[in-house]
Amino acid sequence: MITNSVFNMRSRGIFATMEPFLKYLKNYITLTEQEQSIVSSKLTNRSYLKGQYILQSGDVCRHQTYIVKGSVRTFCQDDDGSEHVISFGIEKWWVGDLESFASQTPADFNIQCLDKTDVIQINRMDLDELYRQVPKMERFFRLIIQKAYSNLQRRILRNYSLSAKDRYLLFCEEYPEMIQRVPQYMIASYLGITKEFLSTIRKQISL
Amino acid sequence: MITNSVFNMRSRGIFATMEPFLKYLKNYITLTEQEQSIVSSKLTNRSYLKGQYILQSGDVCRHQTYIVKGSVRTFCQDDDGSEHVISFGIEKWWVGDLESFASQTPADFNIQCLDKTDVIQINRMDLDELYRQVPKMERFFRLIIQKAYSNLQRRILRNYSLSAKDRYLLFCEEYPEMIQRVPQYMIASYLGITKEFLSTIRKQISL
DNA sequence: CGAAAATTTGACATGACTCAACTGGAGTGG
DNA sequence: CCACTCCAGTTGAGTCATGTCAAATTTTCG
Repeated sequence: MITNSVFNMRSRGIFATMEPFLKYLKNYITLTEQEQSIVSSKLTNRSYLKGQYILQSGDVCRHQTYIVKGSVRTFCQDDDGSEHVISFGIEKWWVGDLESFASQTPADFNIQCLDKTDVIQINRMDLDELYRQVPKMERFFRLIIQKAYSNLQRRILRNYSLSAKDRYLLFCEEYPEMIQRVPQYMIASYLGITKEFLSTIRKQISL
Repeated sequence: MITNSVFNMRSRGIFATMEPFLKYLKNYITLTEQEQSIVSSKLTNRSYLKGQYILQSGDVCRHQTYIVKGSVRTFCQDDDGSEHVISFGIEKWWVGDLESFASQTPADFNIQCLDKTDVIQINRMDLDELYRQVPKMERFFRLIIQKAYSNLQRRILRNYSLSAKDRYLLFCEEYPEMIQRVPQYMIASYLGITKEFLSTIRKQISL
């Protein structure tokens, strides 16, 4: 399996990054050797540079993407051009516009890499095929989404019950890595406040 | 199949409400006759009165609940006792505290019936067994949760990008039935605003 | 009918936004 | 190495959306 270039490399099958992925799968389901190799055969490796887009709104979301290394943000744009960060993604997270992927209609969301990011991807056809060949994968994705759903619910709740300051403090606790890696204005957007207001909050905290 | 009482009736197996449920299942997966009867055998019918709780926070969420008729709200309480409505549920929706159900730990959420509500339920053990006997059900629940997840995401987005007034107008459009059935203060809570402010919004609109 | 619950109203407070100006790096090029 | 620009972050003044609290009113329902 040979790739042309460090940048934008793309390859299929068993690969250096596949090992840890299969190990991660074991947290959810148990696969036979054969099933593992079917899974591997459907997955694709890819690297993105900082700033590159995994998905742009208007395009159809062709892959579900598992982040091996790096980080991304999912965001969308209002009619007036303002951006809203919906979520961040880091190692061991899945990203993608589920609705667009399921219905193969244009996506509302953008997914952009914040660092050089290595991912594993699967496209719609291969995933459908994978579900057929390895039904346990239905369970795997059910479990993943279930977890993501619970997280989202908790987040909505917090938006309602906590002040911007408390939300920021919680964010710092939960994603300490992010504080380093992500520009502040994106964090503000994720928290649902303006960059200016986040700035004053930070000042308050440090005093 | 005989039930003791109209209130709090509980029964198992094929039942008047089971037919429409199986029809609803067909929107997502195709089952053989035999599989259908296995599914039916795991499900339980139940009715709740207005005000009754399907789940109380602190208890373990023992069932996933499909609403045949009626409506519910899912909410939780802050330390200071204030309530936050996380979601409403009506006909053809599933409700339950997924996290509590999955891990069989105490729930954070309360689920309360807003009307007399007829439901179909399945408990954890039966669902595990059902997944084993009818693996297609994994797919079914994956699809359901996927949809719910997309909805939640859209909701978060709206909370960030829309004013309280616009959120209310959208709510009226999307859930016209709710406006009739649900007390205003719960809608306010769902929208993340106070009941007083919702009241002034409504006044504005009607002018 | 009467009591409790839900809604409305108004005065006032405040959290968060807007806008515009300023600061301070991190390139970039001469 | 300096001057320049560009981008992120900070600051402050003024404003607006929304919250708080308390009282008045309406609706619901036993």
